[in-house]
Amino acid sequence: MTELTANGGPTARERLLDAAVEAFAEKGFAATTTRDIASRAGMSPAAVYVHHDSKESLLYRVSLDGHTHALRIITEAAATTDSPTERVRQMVHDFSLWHADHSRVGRIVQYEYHALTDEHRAEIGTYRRKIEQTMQNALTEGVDQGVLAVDDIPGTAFALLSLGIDLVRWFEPGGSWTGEGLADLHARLAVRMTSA
Amino acid sequence: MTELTANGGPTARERLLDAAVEAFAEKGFAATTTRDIASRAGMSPAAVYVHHDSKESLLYRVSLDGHTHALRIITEAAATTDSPTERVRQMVHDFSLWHADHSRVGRIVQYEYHALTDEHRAEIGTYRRKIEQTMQNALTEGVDQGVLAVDDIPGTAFALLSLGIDLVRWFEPGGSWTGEGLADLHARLAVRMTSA
DNA sequence: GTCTATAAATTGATAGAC
DNA sequence: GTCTATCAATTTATAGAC
Repeated sequence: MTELTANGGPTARERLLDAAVEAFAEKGFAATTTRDIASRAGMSPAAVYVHHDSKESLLYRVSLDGHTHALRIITEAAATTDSPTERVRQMVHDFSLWHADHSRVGRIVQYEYHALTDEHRAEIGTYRRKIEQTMQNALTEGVDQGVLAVDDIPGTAFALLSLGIDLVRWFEPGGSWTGEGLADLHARLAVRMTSA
Repeated sequence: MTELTANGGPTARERLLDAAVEAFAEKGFAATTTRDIASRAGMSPAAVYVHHDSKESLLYRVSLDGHTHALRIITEAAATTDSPTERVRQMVHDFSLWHADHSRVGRIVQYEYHALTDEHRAEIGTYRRKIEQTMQNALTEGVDQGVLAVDDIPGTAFALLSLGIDLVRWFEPGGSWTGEGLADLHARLAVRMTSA
């Protein structure tokens, strides 16, 4: 999304990544052919391999960018306030909103984890654990200050993240739900789930 | 699971279905080969087609059985009590427990929906809507009686179901979580999310 | 950096012997 | 109802011309 050609349009490498996101989200990684990706990018099948090493390396790049972005969203949300209640509200809100606003990338991030190579899966796994740890830390601080009541911190952290993650399974932009509406709902539910 | 041979063991058809569950849950539908399924069932590649029409018909059978089972679980949970609060607690508990106890089937049910044929997907979709409607009905009755406080009933119903559904993404039997522990946690969170 | 052409392997499914 | 053998199509990836 950052590279630009002289005429201001996306590079061929970027167009292929965007096409891969479309295809992987729509049909899944294994059911997507490199021909499909090339065709969506308006190129021949061979052009894929000029810009990317393999089909899996396209998945790795999409997955890495997605995890990096999601981690940044939740980390920044955690830093917006000193109030643990408001912090949890903001984290759940922004995490759910990101998944709604990036539901195609989110679907790839969440559902194609197993399709990565062992090495790539191990690397991506560190991002997942950081996201989980960030949520657990917010709950722990709230409990320590006495403003949150959470008896199972890891389990509740998983549950709060599940609200955002699971929406990529069914959310479609332009449907009867807006990302903001869902994010607000999840944020309110999160406060009820955790406040003392 | 119900057919038996003269010696009491599962039929070849059943063994192939069990093998398909294993393989689809582990690698995904598209990445699973019919050779893999046959091999897990201890049979030749051709034997698959003596007992099943196609790879997709195996997925349809697994998906139909899974959805039927999940709908029965949540319907029976809804009928165990007249108290709306206890009803929601029981529904969330049993729905999450079923997903933990059947996490492989649950993964197929939830993640391979798009791999079904159009006709099969339409049929399975009716089960999904019944599950969602059952949860919405429980919330509506509790709000009408004044014992639950839920301002977005469809959204909250989705969120309650998400707790169970999303655990199939990461839950593994024998890990640090038990199904009962998760189900209890989700049930308690559900009460906090909905009680007046 | 793009293309056409194709290699090399794998796939879902079938034929036909036993 | 099981097998071996195989078909026909499709797949990822590469070779080589422009």
